[in-house]
Amino acid sequence: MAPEDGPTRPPSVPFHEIARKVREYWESKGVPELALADHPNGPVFRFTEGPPTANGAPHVGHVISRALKDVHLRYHRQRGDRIVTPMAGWDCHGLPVELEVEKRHGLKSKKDIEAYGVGRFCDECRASTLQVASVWEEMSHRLGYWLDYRHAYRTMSAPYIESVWWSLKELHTKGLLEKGHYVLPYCPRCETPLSSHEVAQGYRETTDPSVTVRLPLHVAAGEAPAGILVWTTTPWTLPSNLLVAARSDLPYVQVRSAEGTDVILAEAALPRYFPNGAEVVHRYEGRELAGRSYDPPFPFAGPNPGRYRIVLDDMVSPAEGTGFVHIAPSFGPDDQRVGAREGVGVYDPLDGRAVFSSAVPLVEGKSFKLADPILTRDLEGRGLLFAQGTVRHTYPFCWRCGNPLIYRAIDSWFVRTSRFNEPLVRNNRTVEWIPEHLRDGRFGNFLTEAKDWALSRNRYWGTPLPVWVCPVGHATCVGSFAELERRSGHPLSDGFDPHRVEVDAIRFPCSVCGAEAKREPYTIDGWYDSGAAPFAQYHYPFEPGPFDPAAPLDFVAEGLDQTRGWFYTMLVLATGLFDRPAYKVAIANGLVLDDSGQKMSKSKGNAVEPLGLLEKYGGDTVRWAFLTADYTEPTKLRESDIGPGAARVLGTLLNVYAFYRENAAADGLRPAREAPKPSGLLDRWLLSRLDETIRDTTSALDAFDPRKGAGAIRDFVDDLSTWYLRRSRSRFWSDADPTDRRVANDTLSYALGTTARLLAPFTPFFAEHLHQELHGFEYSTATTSVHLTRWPTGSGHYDGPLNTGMRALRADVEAGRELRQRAGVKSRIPLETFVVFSDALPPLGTAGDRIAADELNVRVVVRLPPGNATQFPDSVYVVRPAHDGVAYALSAKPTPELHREGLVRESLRRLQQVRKEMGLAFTDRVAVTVFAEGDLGSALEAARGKLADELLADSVEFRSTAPPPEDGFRGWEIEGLRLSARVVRAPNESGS
RNA sequence: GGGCCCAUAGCUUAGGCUGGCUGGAGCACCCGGCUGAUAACCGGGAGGUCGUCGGUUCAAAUCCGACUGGGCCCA
Repeated sequence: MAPEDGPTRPPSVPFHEIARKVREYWESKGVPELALADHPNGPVFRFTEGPPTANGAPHVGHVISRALKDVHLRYHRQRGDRIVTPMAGWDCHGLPVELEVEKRHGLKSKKDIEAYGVGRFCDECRASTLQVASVWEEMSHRLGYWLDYRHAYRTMSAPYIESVWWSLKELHTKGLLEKGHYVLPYCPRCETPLSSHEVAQGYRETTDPSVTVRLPLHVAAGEAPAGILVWTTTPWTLPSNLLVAARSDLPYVQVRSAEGTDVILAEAALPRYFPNGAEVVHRYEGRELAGRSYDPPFPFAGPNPGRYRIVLDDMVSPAEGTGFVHIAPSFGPDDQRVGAREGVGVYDPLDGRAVFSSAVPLVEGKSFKLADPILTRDLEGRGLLFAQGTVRHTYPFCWRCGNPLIYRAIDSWFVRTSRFNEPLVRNNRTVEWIPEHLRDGRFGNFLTEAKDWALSRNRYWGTPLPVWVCPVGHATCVGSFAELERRSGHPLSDGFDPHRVEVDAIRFPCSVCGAEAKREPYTIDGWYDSGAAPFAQYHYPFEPGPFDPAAPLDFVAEGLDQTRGWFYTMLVLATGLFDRPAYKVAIANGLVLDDSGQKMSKSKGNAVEPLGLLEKYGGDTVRWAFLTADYTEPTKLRESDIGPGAARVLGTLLNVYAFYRENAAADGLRPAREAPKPSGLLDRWLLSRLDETIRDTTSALDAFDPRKGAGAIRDFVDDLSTWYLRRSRSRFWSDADPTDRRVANDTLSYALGTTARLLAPFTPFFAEHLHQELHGFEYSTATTSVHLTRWPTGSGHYDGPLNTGMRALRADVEAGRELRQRAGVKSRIPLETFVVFSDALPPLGTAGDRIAADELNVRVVVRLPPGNATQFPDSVYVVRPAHDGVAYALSAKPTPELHREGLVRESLRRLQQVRKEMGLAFTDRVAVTVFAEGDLGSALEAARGKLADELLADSVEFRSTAPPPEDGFRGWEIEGLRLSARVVRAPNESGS
């Protein structure tokens, strides 16, 4: 049982097959390589491929940004620019790759990895990054995204790493790379800190415990016992509590609780904790509470002067919690700040995996999350648990392994982004963002607030941080392999691999004190690697190219998520290193959603697999769909929408071409390379429209707006097919004027060829197909390609008034047809007069009016000044009153003579239908025998010559009696009169 | 809690910055025409409170504010 044809049935025009055929042609001729190397002396157009992580499969989101990149690269290549550089790239380092290898070998922790062997582990990581390229290459081929995969850069290669080292040393020299001990987002599973932009990718809604604890306040003798309430969603931080913060200007109340023990909390928190009201026994301003001591929730941190007292801080918000904030200086950025200010030290009883040490026997050996309930129960047992529940909130999770992060103070190296926020903002202002609002909106805001970039990772597979530190703490940053050799005094090994094992083994005398310096055992954030791509892919500055790799890229295009990712790190590095923006134009496309508007994800099972999509519809169709959608917004991927848009344009074009080819081939005419000299109105108009389309498409692509460009082409193709060709059809087969026939062929083929070049950036396969076909009705045996041609500049026939005039004429015709319909006279029956009442001159003179007359099948088109419409009475004319100052009138009835002509047309149409049903070619000759009654018969006999002519009949015979039905005759009735006719293939003899 | 973006016919959308006459188009649908004719072509029809409410104005899809819904980001 075959499934019904649904809305997603494959297109009847097989664009995917065209794509396959074209791809084979390209590959057999090496066209992509030729194109990528084109214009070695052209103006430089700077480009860098954003390196995908080398262990993930592409998803549909990658298709959209690659379609965008490709359309601009192809366009600029056709403009004669030298693309620097169309190199593919791979982001090879980092947690994603490590995780993959960990999974494969069942490694669960850093201890496992060390036991497995860091060198072996890194080798595995390297090997795993070499495996995914083929999927990406195949995707790119199916999409028509041309990159140089053979010379792809890899962030793990030695030259690349050396460039990264160079850049780190530059930053270090400028004082922008420093070590610090700060609270950072930290992944207990990966045992490493993360950067804020990594954290930004991992916020999720989650349920956490909500615990309110009563901490007994130290009271003077005779005072009623009272406790302060603190609220937390991380009970595991309570053993590390050292302070409680209150806000100086906030009103607090002491209320009597049921058990007779007073509790103190912010007045604003009362409704949350005492929804039924409570007896207030005392009021405080926050500042009155400052300095009071309390009993900590757990005793493990031990005494220390200044601990366990109330301090004041503005971070306390009346909007949530109790108005008292529990401070554990090692586990929150604000906590750290307050703790440092108050000089109470830190207390961190967790190991690298966030497992409690023996310092907290109650939960020794328990991971932080598992400690929550045990600690809570203990508090409850001691009567300190005031309230508990759960809370739903967003919380950060590791963007790669999915485990909850914690904030903790840790040693880390930082890029001091906060020291150059201003230059970042300034450089960003020069960037043309698409969509525009990102510049000062989301991205701009992010830059203004950019925090220091926590760069170091306590991991294995990454660019090693090239900083060596001696026991005294002097840091030496190494900026090249040569420098490393020089400092260590030993040559580097052959095929030196600048990764952990080999680099870690190198020691050298401290540049300051001469003591032995060891490398800081960190790798760096992989986002730094990719941010360095614009220069590191060239091994800059060790192998400077013939251009300045520090100059801004002409454009970048990636998904919106990369605003925090690659767009950001590129800008940080370009600004920090060169004080320049990293790119001139930044295009951010929205997410691709499924057809119900849901985010696609593998876990939901609604992710569309890009290879299959491209295979099924063909790269052109998918590109067209994405390029004509509003890709700056979240884009719904509805399969039923993919086909029609492209089919409309490409299908029409293919059919126009088929028509052209059929006629031209029959006539031995070849496609024109040059614009013909147009004489007739339609030819002049078509070339003018074509130039207009070239102009509009060019300015759209210059402005990086492919959507608008595609629209201009679409409109032209529509004009070409539904007006130019429709009006010109007979010229392609009529023998009346061979010169005109040639001009028509030349004009049409020139227009098709130019359209192929305009389409080349948008739909590279189809454009090539059309280009090849126009080469001589079959693919060239030589190596040619539309992608090796120059962008069209026009034939110089642009004529604005002509284009405007034709639009006006078509409006006239449209009005006339409306009147004809109202008159109830079929188009086949001629009418006498069509009148246009307008002040404007006949837009295109008599030639235009001839077109109108023919379209409307009227004898004469008359143009009169407005105001004369009353002279055209309803009885004789149908009248359309003025719209936009133009009124129309049309004869309401045919004259008897015109009526007879109409009957002939009616008959001819039926006879042509017979020809068609017989499967005759347009050139096959026939013999016709006709019987017709009354007026119809006399009309047809009078038109015998016309019948012979139009039907390509060698003979037209008339019978005076009705033929017997079995004699091969077909019969019709026209306006009540019988018509019978027999059409047979003419006895074939040559030369007639 | 803060910020950004989006909302026009069943679907895809033009117009919006710069307010102005009946808000255009394509697909799908209905009626009719046409066909040397394609996923055809031509005319007509139906389908819109331009997300909602309020404001500015002689006049608002357009400018302003609030709200609703959707998406994204930050904390």
